[in-house]
Amino acid sequence: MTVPEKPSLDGLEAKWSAQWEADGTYRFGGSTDRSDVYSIDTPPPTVSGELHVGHVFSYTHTDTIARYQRMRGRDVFYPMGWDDNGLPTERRVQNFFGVRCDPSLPYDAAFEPPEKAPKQAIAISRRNFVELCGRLADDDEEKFEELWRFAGLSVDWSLTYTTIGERSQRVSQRAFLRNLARGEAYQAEAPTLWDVDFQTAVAQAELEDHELPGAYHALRFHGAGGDDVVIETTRPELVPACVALVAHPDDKRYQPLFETTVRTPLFGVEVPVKAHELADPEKGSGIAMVCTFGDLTDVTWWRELDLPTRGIVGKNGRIIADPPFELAGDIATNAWGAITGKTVKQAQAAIVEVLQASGELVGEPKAIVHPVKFYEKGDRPLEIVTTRQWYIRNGGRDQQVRDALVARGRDLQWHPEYMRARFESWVEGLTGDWLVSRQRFFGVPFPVWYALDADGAPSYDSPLVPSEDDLPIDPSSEVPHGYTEEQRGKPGGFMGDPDVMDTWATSSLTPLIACGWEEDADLFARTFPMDLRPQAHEIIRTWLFSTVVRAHLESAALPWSHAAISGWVLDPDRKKMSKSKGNVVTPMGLLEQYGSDGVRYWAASGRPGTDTAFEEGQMKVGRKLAIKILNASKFTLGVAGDTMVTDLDVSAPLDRALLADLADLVGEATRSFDGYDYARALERTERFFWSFCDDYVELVKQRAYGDDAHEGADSARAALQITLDALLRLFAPHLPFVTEEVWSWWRDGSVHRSSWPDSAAVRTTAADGAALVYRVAAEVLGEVRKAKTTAQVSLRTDVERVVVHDTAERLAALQGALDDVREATRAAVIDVEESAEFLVDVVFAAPDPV
RNA sequence: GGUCCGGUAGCUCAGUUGGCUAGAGCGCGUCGCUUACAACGACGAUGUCGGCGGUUCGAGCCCGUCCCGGACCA
Repeated sequence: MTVPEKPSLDGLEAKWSAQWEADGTYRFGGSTDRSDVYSIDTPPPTVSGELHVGHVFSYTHTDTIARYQRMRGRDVFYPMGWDDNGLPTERRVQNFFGVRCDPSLPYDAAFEPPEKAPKQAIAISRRNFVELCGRLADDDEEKFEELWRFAGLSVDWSLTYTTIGERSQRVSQRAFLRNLARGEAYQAEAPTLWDVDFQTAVAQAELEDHELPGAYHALRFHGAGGDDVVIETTRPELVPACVALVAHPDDKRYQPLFETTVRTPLFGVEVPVKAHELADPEKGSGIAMVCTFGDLTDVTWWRELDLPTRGIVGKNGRIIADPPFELAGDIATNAWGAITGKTVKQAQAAIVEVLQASGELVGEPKAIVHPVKFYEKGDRPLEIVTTRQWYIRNGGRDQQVRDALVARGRDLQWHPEYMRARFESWVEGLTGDWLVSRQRFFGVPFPVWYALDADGAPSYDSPLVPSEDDLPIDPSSEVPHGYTEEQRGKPGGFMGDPDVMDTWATSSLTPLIACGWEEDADLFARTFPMDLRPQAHEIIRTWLFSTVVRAHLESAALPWSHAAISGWVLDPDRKKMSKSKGNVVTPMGLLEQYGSDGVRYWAASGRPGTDTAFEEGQMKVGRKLAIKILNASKFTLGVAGDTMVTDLDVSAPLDRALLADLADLVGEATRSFDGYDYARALERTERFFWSFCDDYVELVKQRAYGDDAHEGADSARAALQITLDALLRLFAPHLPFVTEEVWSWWRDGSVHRSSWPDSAAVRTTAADGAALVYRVAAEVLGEVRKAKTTAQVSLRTDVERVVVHDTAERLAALQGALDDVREATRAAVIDVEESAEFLVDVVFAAPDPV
């Protein structure tokens, strides 16, 4: 046994993380039986930029669970992934290297970016671009790993994967090809939500509503009989895209107009008046114009009423050059001239002027605030344009699939339970299938080509697919079977699919990527379906849902049995801490200042699913707790000298009482962890520990020092060591560094490979121990301390006599600890008197006559 | 608009089958260097448990309703 003279927290992170790596403490073993394994589907953090304290918060939660399960004897499969796939990395690479991706270019194996990013971006092939993305991501991944090791995550670093890595690409493409073969993936040319800045399609899951100011413009449409119909719209610039007017079938005002036609203002295009339930008689004038496409309701009307398409907004967000109809007359020609080539916003201002001049704008526009759909990463409202895209069936157009997915969600064990509601409301609100293609570069390509006919037109209906053995493939640089590179883009030849997959199309496969699907059958059998998906609540609709969809389609199973949902870290203004809000705190400084254990203490105090305030005070408390563990351990181990006494009998009633309490604590901590409530386990353990230090240690100190006069010394030493041993194990998931440090003073191996304490075993050691002995003794000690403090004397002051008034039952309990109480209070005599009320009289010795 | 979560001391939060006088830490005040701990310890003050109504011998906890904050979905 080696107890340092002056124990310290300094340097524990570096010391123990290196030791754990050297010893392979957290290596996944290789158990043969699935039930011996506990496998975790870690969220791969985005590696563009920096980790912030919110990451440390939620990853600590998972780590406490991993450590608990390991101590329960499970072989923990705990990989880390890096999410380097997608837009954030793409943007960084463009700026960092001064390049831009042009997928039409061929791969150049010899390409090296210049030392300094040039002003004029260099166009490079997609494969070259992706290689650069990988290079940049590698640097971040190194830094991230260092931080995670410092923070004490018990990850098995030999299992690390990246979402753009070859394995992820292979899994993504293989899973896609299987979806395609089963008819779960399909292509369609359809109205699509479109970000005009990123110039890519966007899925429902990536939408955000923003409240924006707008205005209702009352526009005059012209009936055949010379009667005008006034509609109200927030998008007057879409008048040339108008294909119909629509009112509610029960609306008496407009019933006479149904199935007649009216002419649009300015352009004089004849459009029908239709009836549809979705038209709201209360809104505006009760009749709306249907445009292709102003919003998602337009899409519904267009589809259900079988209306023509007159799109006018281009993919760049500007009004296209050629109108989708014949311009009849000067007014129409001038009106078109006023808007063509302009952004939607500029076009609106222009057309309003023209409408005012023509007298077809009625009155002044009425300002309103309304929700507008945005891409979550975008800066301008989404437009809806018609494009060809890939979709995966997710129940959005199939009630049966939706029901099946809701049922999967019911089988999943949610922590906390109420998070399930978010999953269900999302599934039930789906409006269409999952759009998985993106018109971007840094992502996993769709592994398909299209044959070109004699006119050079692609046959989208029968894509050419590679063999699974050839995956991953890049259709822009590789050639389909039976073709040569010379035939690329030529009539009678072929073309590669230019799109990449949505980043969630890869992330939804993390269980398959991590567990070695189709590549390591043995590993897969031992780890999948996984035990735990830990993640934050705002990505239930994306990551969690899409993973459930893929597993449902591919494996007809849930991907994991438990989902543990973390809350957010809130800044002092109670706003979510996030990169985009610019209120993030980077963690390394905190880990150094308060120790990783201190920061972990704060994190682990945040209950599952609950948003938690960023509070350095709690980290300070955590640091103090860790220091207290060092000091209390030093005492506990110090009083016994070099003797290990945990096997000795615990005989004194007070010592047995402590162990009885300890048995309760172990039971409660175990139940809490089994329910994924790491915070409750910590809180109970901490409460016990402080009472142990303040009361128990003070009560038995003199006896434990073991002068000849104290027969119970061995009993006290044994109780102290048994309790310390259990406390180190109970704290180990939360405070891995300080517990390992103390463990190393007197134990072999790692506390993190030791077994979780067993409540029943502690109870057996406690024998007839009654917790009441400990409780009454501590209360009497507290009363005497209070008397000394009130008298403003040192706690060391001798006391002539203490009289304890209490009930017979409690006095009987006190008897078991009377000598300890007398010594701890420094009382010459303790007398007891039976009484209904608990009361302690303290008689100080008369001051010495000077 | 629908759903979910929360409202307990100045601050951050515990309080799990309803049960003694509602707790902890921080902060504040007073005292104390005692051989585990002064980067510490001891003690103290501080509450209409969001409002109102109900069930009950008894409600912070259960029921109803309203108010406030946040989130998710539409």
